[in-house]
Amino acid sequence: MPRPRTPLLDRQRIVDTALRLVDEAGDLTIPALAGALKVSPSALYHHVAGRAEIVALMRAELVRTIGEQSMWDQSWDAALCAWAHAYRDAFAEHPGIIRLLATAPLAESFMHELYERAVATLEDAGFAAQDVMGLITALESFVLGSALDLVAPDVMVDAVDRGATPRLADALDAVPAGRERADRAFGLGLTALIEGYRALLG
Amino acid sequence: MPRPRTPLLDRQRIVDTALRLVDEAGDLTIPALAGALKVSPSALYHHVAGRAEIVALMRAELVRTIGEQSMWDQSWDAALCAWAHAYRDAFAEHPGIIRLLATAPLAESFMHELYERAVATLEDAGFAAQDVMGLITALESFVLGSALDLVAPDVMVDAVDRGATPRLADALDAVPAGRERADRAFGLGLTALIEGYRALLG
DNA sequence: TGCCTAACCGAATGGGGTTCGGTTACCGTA
DNA sequence: TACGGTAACCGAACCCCATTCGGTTAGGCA
Repeated sequence: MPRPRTPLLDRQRIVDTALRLVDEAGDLTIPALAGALKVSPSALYHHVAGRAEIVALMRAELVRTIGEQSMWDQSWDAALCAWAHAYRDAFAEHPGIIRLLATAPLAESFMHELYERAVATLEDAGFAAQDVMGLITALESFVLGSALDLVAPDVMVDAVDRGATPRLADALDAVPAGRERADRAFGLGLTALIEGYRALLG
Repeated sequence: MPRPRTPLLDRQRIVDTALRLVDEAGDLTIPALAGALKVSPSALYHHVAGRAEIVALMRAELVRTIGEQSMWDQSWDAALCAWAHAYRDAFAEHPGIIRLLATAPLAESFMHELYERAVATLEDAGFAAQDVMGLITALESFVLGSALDLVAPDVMVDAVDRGATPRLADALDAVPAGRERADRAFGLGLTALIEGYRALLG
């Protein structure tokens, strides 16, 4: 096969298709991606360095969607809350991607601008300078952990031994199923975390 | 080769070697595991169903080490703090395993006893029944996210553009390197989270 | 004694990521 | 206009991994 008259691939099309594929199939393989693009697997290597770079591009694409600058134009606690929600919502829209990104570092150059905003907001709010990065990291850890929780299968209520662990069984009865369960836990933890941050100020 | 006079393998030896291998090599492959056990890869399948079961056994082994019951014989906040630390310490001792376990569910039958204790402790402390599982889940999410942060590479201070993001650069100057950085962020977040839980009581 | 099962090996299968050589189209330059 | 270099594709090949299967022998039980 010759070189096509008009290129079949470009980085953007690769990333878009990869995201769609992960959403549908739950994972990312080069043969499947090439198939979805109607292209031979080896053709991809003319546009990206390898699978790892595709994943990196997907992360960049995801981060780009939460780069709303205006969210920092409010009180520090509202800003942090909005950031965390936007962060996790981006994951929630592409559940399959979480496991791909969890094992790779999140901190990359396109995050720096975001961090700059966060650092400024927290320092201006009066947090100790040596704590600020820690506060941001802790919040990110919570968000990432919550994203993983989002794709974790529910604890089956009927899988617990009601005789051996009665209080757990009762507690699980009060828990909604699916997405609602994870959302509630996330909201609860985020509220608590920010409340705890607030206590550090005074 | 015939059947050996004394068996070369058993599940415990497989798990122990797998843990050691992950600590050393950072990942787990069947050929490497078989090699470390001086055995053919196919021999493993007489003792475990496959790679997934080996990972599950590793998780069980890890959880077994944090099953200290006595930690719940104290105030709810001290208990939660001790649990979170024990949980994360277990990961910290085997950093390579985190990415293996992050993508698989943590909630399994051997966790039920632990959850029972946690539920009872929080309910007895006065937390609303419908919140208790959410509080536990949020704490677990934070711990898992912090464990992932533990193996994430440091943000390189010299990788940030001091002109474009000056406050981020300054903030990073105040951050220690390596394990100390992750420990500080974890401690900060855990303290804040529990402080936030405390606020829910009153 | 005889047989079934257990525990190993070696070879083979299938799939995934990646590389390489070959083919043809585009493009800049003489 | 002619030509050479580069770009974009394909197909085949390679290596690694997880898993399966048939073969070989030792242990244990009737």
